[in-house]
Amino acid sequence: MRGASRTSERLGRRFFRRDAESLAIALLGQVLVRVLESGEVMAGRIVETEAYLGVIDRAAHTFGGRRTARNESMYLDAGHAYVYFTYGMHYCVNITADAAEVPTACLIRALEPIEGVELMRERRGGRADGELCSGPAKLTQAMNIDRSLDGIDLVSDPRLYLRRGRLAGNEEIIRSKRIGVGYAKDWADKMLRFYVRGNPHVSRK
DNA sequence: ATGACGATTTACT
DNA sequence: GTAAATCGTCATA
Repeated sequence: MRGASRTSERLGRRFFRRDAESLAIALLGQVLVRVLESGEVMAGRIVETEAYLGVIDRAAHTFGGRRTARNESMYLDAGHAYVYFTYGMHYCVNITADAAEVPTACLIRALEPIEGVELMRERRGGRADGELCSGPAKLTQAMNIDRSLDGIDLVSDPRLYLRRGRLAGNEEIIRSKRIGVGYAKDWADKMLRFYVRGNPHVSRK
């Protein structure tokens, strides 16, 4: 099937092939879909993202061209998952931008749960709706995303992908400084975080 | 081999 | 508001 109108359109390579800042904005309103081994499905609308601009970006794991076993998937073509482990207990998921060998990506910081909400709640210890996916490590816990999904192709992998969605007409995108990158000196203040104004699932006011 | 440090969350004062 | 939890990763030696 090909064409613009389909009720459940999976996003293809062309959607991801742009710079990280543009992609971070374009991702707002798209739907992240997780399919478990059991066949159970969870999905959430992306309402908060951050752009990481690669070798020039002091806040990025690939600053200065650093390339290690951990961040290797940031060097993959646009539309792949970069999942990293941090603080000894949390996973965060990014989507690669640009092209192969250009290590830029967008961190998914918050989702508005729309499918499989009870499954998410189980994984999140029975917390209230607003606490299920309102943070980068909360959403990975809710959706059972860990390093086993690092490096997978979101264009073709059955376990994780993006479905076309959109922002409502009255929804507005706000730009701010990124969270938790105080160590990045001059790059700490860059306005590379984007979120839907007033959405209750955004990680912070 | 070692030590310092997180692209965070949660609980507590 | 402050602090603990908790360990893989990376730079340094």
